[in-house]
Amino acid sequence: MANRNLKENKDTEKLILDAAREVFIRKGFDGARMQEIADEAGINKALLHYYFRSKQKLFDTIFLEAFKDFWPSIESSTNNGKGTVKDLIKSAVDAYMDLLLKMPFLPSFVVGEINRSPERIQELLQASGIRPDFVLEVIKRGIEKREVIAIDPRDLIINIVGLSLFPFISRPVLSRMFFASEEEYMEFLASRRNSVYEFVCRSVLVEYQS
Amino acid sequence: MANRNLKENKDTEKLILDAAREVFIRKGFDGARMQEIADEAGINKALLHYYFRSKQKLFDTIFLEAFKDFWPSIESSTNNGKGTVKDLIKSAVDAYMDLLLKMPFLPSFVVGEINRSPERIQELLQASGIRPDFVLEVIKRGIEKREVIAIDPRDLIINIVGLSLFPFISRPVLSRMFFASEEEYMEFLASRRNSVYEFVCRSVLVEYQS
DNA sequence: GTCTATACGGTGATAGAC
DNA sequence: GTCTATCACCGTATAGAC
Repeated sequence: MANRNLKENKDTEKLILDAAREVFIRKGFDGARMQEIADEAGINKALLHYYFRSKQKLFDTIFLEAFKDFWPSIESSTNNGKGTVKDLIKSAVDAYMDLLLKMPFLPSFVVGEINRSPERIQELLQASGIRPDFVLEVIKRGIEKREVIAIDPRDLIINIVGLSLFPFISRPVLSRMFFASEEEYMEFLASRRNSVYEFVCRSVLVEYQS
Repeated sequence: MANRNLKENKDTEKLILDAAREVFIRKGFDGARMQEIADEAGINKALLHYYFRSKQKLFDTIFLEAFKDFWPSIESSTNNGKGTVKDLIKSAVDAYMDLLLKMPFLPSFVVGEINRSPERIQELLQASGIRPDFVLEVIKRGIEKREVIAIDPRDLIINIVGLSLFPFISRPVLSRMFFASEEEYMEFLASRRNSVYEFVCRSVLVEYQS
């Protein structure tokens, strides 16, 4: 029956994508094995090639999806450019924390693969539809309104993102260096939702009282 | 002649290590090919296995060396625990900038490989002899002396390191997103030697005038 | 120490039955 | 759509001559 085939079709495709995401994110493109993805999905290698022509195509699908997640919906919180920078900082840090506490390995994956083939960035940025202009605009206005000190808006954005992502990217090292257990480190990461926010506000907001 | 053999020996080993460093850092363990390392060194594959038993052993040598670089000699600048936190911030940022402007791909390499085999962190930290205690101590004293606001010393360290490393780790993306050319981005990176320093000082030093 | 030649296992991809 | 069987290739590692 056509209906059943369609349903099976979608189920299998989702099975494959879930498995591929898991394996690619953990091992990277070079380290991932089609066999392992097939096992994880509970099917066989041949079927992978039936749905996606090659390892590369399958990987591209996963990677674009992961890349899009990387610029969380901060824009919406900018209130069409009318919001304050203080709000922007809060919602950016929150957005990253929400994302990363759920998918802690996402940043190392994206960063690692991008460094292995930087040529593709151009098309990736285009395909992902990421546009930093809104955020830059909000910051510029904040500076004009004397809400924020004079600072290169790009510095501010990069600092916010960096402070949010870095502890996840370097998790294995930092965890071992400064903490007794993984659980303790997870608590620490969660606490940074506030501490990063305050750290940035103290540095760039003209008037800020914690 | 024994002397000549010895000399050749050291030269070849260095040739191999230089080539391996180059290839491993760019491609990672999984992406690197022994053939490519041999070509880069101007020798053949068999000789690689003669000097280092396996790809893994060769990699381990390179990786430990890279890992050690990751905790630059900040300790020395702490003046045996008598220096100020302000000085600590400055020398930490400077140390990372000096290192990274010379070896921009080091952080992505270390971070990527660590995430692929986190089990080895323990021995790596031990073998590298990295000890964050000194730095933590300096910060604690800074807080007691009211030079620094009340802050988790681990947060402060991680923030300093993160702000220094992140723009290098995410270089391909950030470069494309915010800058017109690689050269422009390099200038931006260099300028962060000051802007990161000031960003941190404004946030955590009790009295700070730029 | 350095080379050429080769063994050996694994990996992406396809053919073809059901 | 899904499977089994198989191919063609590549990459690490070793053997053995010089």
